[in-house]
Order: sequence, then structure tokens, then C-alpha cells
Amino acid sequence: MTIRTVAEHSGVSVAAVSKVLRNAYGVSAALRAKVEASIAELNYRPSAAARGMRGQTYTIGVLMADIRNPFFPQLIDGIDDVLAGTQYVPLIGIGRGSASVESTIVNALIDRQMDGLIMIGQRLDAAELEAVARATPVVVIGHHEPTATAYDSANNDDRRGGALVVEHLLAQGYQRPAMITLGRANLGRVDVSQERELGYKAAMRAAGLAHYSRIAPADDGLDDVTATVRALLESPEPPDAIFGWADYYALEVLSAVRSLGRRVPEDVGVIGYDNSPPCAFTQNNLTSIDQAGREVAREATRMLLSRIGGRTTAEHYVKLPVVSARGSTLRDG
Amino acid sequence: MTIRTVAEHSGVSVAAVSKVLRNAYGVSAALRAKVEASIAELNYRPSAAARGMRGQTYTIGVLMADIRNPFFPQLIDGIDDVLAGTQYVPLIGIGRGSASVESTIVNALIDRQMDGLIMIGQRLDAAELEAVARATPVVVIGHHEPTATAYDSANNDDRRGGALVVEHLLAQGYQRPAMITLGRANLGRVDVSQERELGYKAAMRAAGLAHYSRIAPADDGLDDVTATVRALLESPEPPDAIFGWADYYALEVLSAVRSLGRRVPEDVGVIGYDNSPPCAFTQNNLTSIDQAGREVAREATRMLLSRIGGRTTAEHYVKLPVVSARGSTLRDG
DNA sequence: GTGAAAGCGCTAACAC
DNA sequence: GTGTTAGCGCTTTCAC
Repeated sequence: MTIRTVAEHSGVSVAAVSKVLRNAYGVSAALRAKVEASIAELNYRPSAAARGMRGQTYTIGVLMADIRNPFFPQLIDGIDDVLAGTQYVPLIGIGRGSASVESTIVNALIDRQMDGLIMIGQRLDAAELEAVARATPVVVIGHHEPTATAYDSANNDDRRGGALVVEHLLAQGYQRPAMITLGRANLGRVDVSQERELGYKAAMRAAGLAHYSRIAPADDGLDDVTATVRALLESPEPPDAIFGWADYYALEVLSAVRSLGRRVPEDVGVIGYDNSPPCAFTQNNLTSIDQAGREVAREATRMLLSRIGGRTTAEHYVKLPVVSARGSTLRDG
Repeated sequence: MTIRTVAEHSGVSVAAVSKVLRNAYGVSAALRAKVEASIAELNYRPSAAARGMRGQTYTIGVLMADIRNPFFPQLIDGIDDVLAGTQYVPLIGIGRGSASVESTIVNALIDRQMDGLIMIGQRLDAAELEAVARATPVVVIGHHEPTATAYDSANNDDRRGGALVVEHLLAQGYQRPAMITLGRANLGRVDVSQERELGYKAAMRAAGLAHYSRIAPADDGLDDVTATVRALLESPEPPDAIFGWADYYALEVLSAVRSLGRRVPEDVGVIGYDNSPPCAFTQNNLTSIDQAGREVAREATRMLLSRIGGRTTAEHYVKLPVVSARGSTLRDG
């Protein structure tokens, strides 16, 4: 069944059917009604492959850097919120912690004629990102480049969030907060973690604790995080609180701290970032920074649609994060 | 840049280039080398949209019923393991706990000319699944229909796994194990949870505990699981162990049990299913059933490729699950 | 407002 | 072994 079937069934031309499909101008209400009736009766669905050769595929490509990060599902929800009312369908490609895999996936999305790309936590180098964005509409989530003109971005203020962490910990009476951050040896620029580090450092300085600033990188994975936590806790002047740069790190920090026999929050406070669902479990009860991911992703998706619609000036949306305090940092609670 | 550009650049016909692209028969080594050199030099990539109109798109559609289930990422890893060595790219669509959303997504994948579909935890009704499978190669993961001929399946033996849970709990001295299962009021058939229920019931019967069998449905979400756990624990003859039908439920059960002031494993044992990464955290230390998801998914992907390659007889792969024991069910450890 | 027809970039049948 | 060419199902001019 093709567009021709529909045209014959409703007694109009192929061009007329195409216009109806695309909500294009220049069709009378009567013709539109006839065509729509035929489409419904025949249960016709246009071939996205064929559409892609001339026009749009009505497909949004989503590059998700990591499928295990428990924060990302709410971003997908936000994308769905906006796309549900449209003809667009989001299709997700998974990058496995490597810029080269991400590059392959982005190319695959472009080859498949995606109408636009949403990149979540991408790690492409700046030049490649620019090149991709010149070829197709792009909005990034989790990448700070406020002067970029080729693409849009939607983020929370990660630098402010990093500072919030320190301010919260100090207010709770902790005096030596350390940070465990993403080991980036084999990655490109990952500026979300870097921004949080800058916020941490700035707040430590502002509090007169610059001399104590400790930022320890750990690779993703329980073993490496545990080793890093152990090294911190067994060092001279050990930290009394640990900030995991993202929740999925902080959950591993929790595990490591407890496996070393320390109590949370009495001996060591633990705080994450993203306020993802596992934070709320009794066994985690993890304080975190809430960045309203669903809303950020909605905004990103709206921006992408408006770019697909023709906008060419860049927009950069930034959401202010807030602390979501729980037991892991509340010693007197 | 099109296939024609490459043909001119290397001084051969477009048909020859096409054959090289598809690794088809009937090209000399010399011609192949020339063409490949041009492709590399020009950095040419064929348009998947155009390919899809006549032949394959080299794209595998993956329907993932739920993006929050922590077991699914290892399935994606298994798919990647097998596809990494091929031209195929997996693209994921997310079904949000509803058969109608899944139906929309499956249609979207078909419209985009995917060469084959992998469905993870799908909830389509049997007739629709059959119809889809007749239209395109399909393999399901997490759906038991061993007599299906239109599609393949790869699973673990969920019924055996449900029995393993009971056997393990009884061996640890628990005497009244209850099960919390997926609330299916608004879903279609979800036979993974049903199979586990059947295994639970059979093992309870075999142990002479048929009279105690308790299977309580709860909707996905901390509030409903907590309410269900509370109802169980406050009932006459409360259970001394709770089996969450999948890890993401069992983690909520852990949270609920502890929020009600009960100790794990002393007062209440807790066990999950899937042996996903969060089980290993110190704060969860959750016993679970390991179903070797990555291997199951690899097998599923191999089956899909062989179906795309022309196989028409159905294959149904079943993996035997094993217990992965941890602190949440070990009272004397 | 409507329709005829060219053509998007490939694949595959067929001719050489 | 290699090349020519018809079309896949749409979108988009451009006549009418």
C-alpha cells in the first residue's frame, strides 16, 4: 500500500494526498476530509524511508551517552512529553562511554536522515560537534558552550550546583568535603563534571577552605570508586563528606563508605547530583542536587522543533538547581 | 555526495559501487580496492533512507518496554556485542508501560524500514505480535511462547527461576515467603512475571506450603510497593521473606521493609530477580536470580541476523537461571 | 485548489 | 566481471 493506493481510493491525485500528510497549504477542507477518511479506512502509513529521500523523516535522533545513568530516563520522559503531540518519533542510539562510538552513532543518525538530533551527555570533540550541527539541527543537553552559534543547549547551572553542594555540607557542619569526579583519561571534554568541579572549588575558596579542596577522579565502576574512597578516607586529614559528581557515582560512594565500615551520615556525609529515583530509597536516602531534568529536556525538545522549523539563531537555556536534602547529609536529623 | 560521485571518482559504474557496499558477489578484487579507496578518500557514507527504499537499511529496531529497568542495559550490551562486528546499527524506541505506546513505536520502526526487530519485555497482544512478525524478522526477549513459529525468542527459564527463589529461601530457614508481582491491571499479557509466579507456586506446593502461597500485585512505583509490603507485613501470619518479581521491584521492597522498621535479613528476607548491578551495592546487598542477560541478548541478536539472512523456522532459546546469594537472605552470614 | 511529472540515492534485474 | 537502467514511495515544482 502506497500513497498511490490512497490517491486512487479517495479519487484525488498523489500530490493532494502528500499535502494532506504534511499539513501543507493549498488543500480544501473537503479534499482533506476525503483523503483522511481513506487513510483511516485503509490504515495507511507513509514510508519514512521514502519520505526521507525528499523531505523529512519525522524522526528525532537521540544520542544517549550512557544507558546506565539513572538520571537520563527523566530526560527521555521530557522529550516524549513534547513529541507526543507531534508526528515526530524519537529513536535512541547508545554511546558506550567513548567518543568514537558516539561519532559512529551520530553518523548513523545522520545517514538515516533524522530531522534533528538531541545529544545527552555527548563527548564529541568541539570541531565534530560544530560540523554535525551545521549539517542538521542539534540541541545538546549536558554540554556547556554558551557562545556556540551552530546549536542550542539546555542545561542546569552545573557550576552553581557544585557550589550548592559545598554550601549545604558546610551548613550541616561538615568541614572537609571532598569530591569524586569522573575519570576522564580516555574521554574527551566532559564539561558537566568539570563545571561541577569549578563550582566546588569556588565555594571552597569562598568559605576559606581552598587549601582543603580535593577532587579525586575515579573511573565508572564499583571497584575504582571503592579504591578512590578508601584512599581518601585513609589519607591524612580524611574528608568528613564526599560529593559524588553524579548520583550513579554517589550511590557507589555510599556502597564503598559502608563497606569500609563507616557510618553515613555520622562518620561521612554523602551527596550526589541529579536527584534521580534511587536517591529516595530508604537504603540510600541520598541528598542530591535537583536539576529538573524533565523540564530541561522539554525545553531542549521545544528548541529542536523550532530549529527544525527554521530558526537559525542559537538559544541556550539554563535552569537553576536546588538542593534536595535527605538523610545522607543530615547528622542531627 | 552520492553513490554516483564515488562511481565517477573511481571510474566505475554505480552498480559496481553498490556491490562493493553490500559485499555482493561479482566484483574483482582490483575493482573493490579502487572503490574502497575512493570511498575512504571521499569519506562517503551511503544514505540509509535511499537504501531502505530498495534493500536494507542495516538498522535493527529495538523496542524497550521500560527505560528504568536496571536489567535492560545488559541486554543492550549483548545486542551491541553481536552487532559491533557488522554493518547494522541498533536504534531504540521506548515503550512507556502501555501496549498502545508500544504499538505506535513498533509501527514507527516498521515504517522506517528496520531490517529486523528485537523486542524487550514487549506487551503487544498475541495477534499484533504475530502480524508484525509476519511483516519483518522479529525476536522477542522476555516473552514465552515456545510454539510460536512466526518469530524467535530468547529467555531464561522464568518458571524455574521462580522455583529457585522459593528453594533458596526455604534452605535459608525462611518459612513463609510471599511474592510481590507486577500489577497488570492496565497491561496486556506480561508473561515473564506470570511465569515466575507459576514457578513460585509450584515450588511452594512441592514444599508442602501451598496453603501459604501469597502473590500480591503492586503497581510500579515506591508508594504502591510500600503499601503492598505494609499490607503483607501487617496481615495475620505475615511473611518472613518477600520475593520482588524483578530487581527494580525488590529494591523498592527493601526500601519499604526498612522504612517500616524491619531488619533485613533478620526480620524479613528480600530477594529479587535479574541480578542487575544495584544488587551488589553494600546498602542493597540483594540476593537475586541471575539470568545471564547479556548472553541471552547475544543469542537473540544472532537469531535475528540469521532470520534476516533467510531462516524461516522458529528458534526458541532458553537459559537456565542460577541463584546469586547475598546478604539480604543470609541470616546466619 | 488540484494534478502531472521529475527526481531524491540507492538496489537489482538484466544486458553485455 | 562490469555497466545500463527501471523503479522503490514519496515531495515538490510547475502547469492548469
